[in-house]
Amino acid sequence: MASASELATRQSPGAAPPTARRERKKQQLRDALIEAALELFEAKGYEHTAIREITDAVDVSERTFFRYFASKEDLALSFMQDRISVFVSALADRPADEAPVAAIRNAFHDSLSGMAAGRAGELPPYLSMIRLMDASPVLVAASLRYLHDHEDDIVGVLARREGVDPATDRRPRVLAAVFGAIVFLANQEWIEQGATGSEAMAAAFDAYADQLLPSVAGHWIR
Amino acid sequence: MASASELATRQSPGAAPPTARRERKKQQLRDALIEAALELFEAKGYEHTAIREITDAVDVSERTFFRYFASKEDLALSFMQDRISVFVSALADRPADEAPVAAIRNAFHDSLSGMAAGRAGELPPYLSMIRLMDASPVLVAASLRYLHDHEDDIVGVLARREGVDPATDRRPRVLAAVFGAIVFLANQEWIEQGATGSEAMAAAFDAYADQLLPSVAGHWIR
DNA sequence: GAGATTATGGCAGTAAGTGACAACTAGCAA
DNA sequence: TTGCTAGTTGTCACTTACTGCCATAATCTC
Repeated sequence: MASASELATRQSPGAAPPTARRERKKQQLRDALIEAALELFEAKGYEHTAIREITDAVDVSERTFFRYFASKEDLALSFMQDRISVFVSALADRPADEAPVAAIRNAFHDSLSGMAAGRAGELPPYLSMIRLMDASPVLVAASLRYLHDHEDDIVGVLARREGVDPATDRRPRVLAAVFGAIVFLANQEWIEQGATGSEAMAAAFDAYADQLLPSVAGHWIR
Repeated sequence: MASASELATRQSPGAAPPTARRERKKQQLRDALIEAALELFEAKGYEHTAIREITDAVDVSERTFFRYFASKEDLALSFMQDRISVFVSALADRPADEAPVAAIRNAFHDSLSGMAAGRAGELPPYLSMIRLMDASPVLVAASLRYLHDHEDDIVGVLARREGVDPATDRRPRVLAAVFGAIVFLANQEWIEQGATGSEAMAAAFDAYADQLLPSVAGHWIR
């Protein structure tokens, strides 16, 4: 049950519109739900926002909400989903001669600036969501799991890039997991520093990624 | 709110009994709840076990359950809590001249065999719980968060061992996060391989830990 | 427009979790 | 023993997330 939010429409890139108006309406409703939810979350926090309030804002029944999202979490994590798939394709697009860690770092930057493109001073929704997680342990847990659920995608791309078999070679899996951990540390630091913008996020990520090798190599002093 | 399960008694080592019988009864009830829960979880799975069933087995009210555990999750994670604190003290006990990564690896082994000691063929409760998580995504998420919530303890010990300041030096934090990721990978592999025993867990952990440096260093081929 | 599909709403129900208050029980002192 | 105090438990009422079922209404196909 990797992705529970495929319940309703999800404009997957390259999917030709099968039946026009219906699909469009679903997409609109989905977007409206997300938008209303994000607004309410920002105003009163994730846990103190009832699904009822979200559906009231959009004027649909609560029951309908659950036809679009498997849970409240699922809605919140829809940003995460976009985020990860953007990252995965950015990783696949990095030049083949880059070493794994370098490719990951660059892909992270690529995907970040890709999401920030267009909006001048505004935070991309993904980053807004990260900020929300600060106050919601439930969301922290969910996002960790989400990251974890999609590690396989990253593993696949890494293995293909380097031409190794992920079934026998543990390195791609280790690197993907380590990457996830670093992203999480960066998120934390970014929040602590005021959740300013995607440049700050990139800087936090680099700061941790720089310490990766030094951390696992021998003693730290001397 | 790092640990929500301090709601009721928790035999913290070295705590002199303030009022004897009362404390004892609380501890007994707590243990009984955990035992009944674990049994039910094994039989019907975590999510298909209602709190009502647990409290019925022990013959207390549902309300009382929530005076001992903040949530169903909290009960399940009480094992995790023990696990982590055992590991943290094992880490603190490693000789000072061991390099950080070596100390972590050895401490993991120490803590594992410490928990397995006594029981011959039986799985220690901590490992039973890990096995349960396989079928319960909710528990996976919760345990990830739990691990994450207690990373600070590990960071503190690592920083003290090496004499660095965790507020400015990111290395202890990186290593703790990486360790968490490796533990998680090991858990997964251990489950996939049949969840046999603590030796198998130790082997899985080592297998991933061995790949740590190779994974983050340069290209993988040639 | 008829008829098959598909989306929505309403309703009833389960289960987790919380607050308030009353009833009980252990601890302790006179 | 008695009686007071403080801590523990049960009961009840309530909120919220989430699910199944069936009727209804909108959309698509022809």
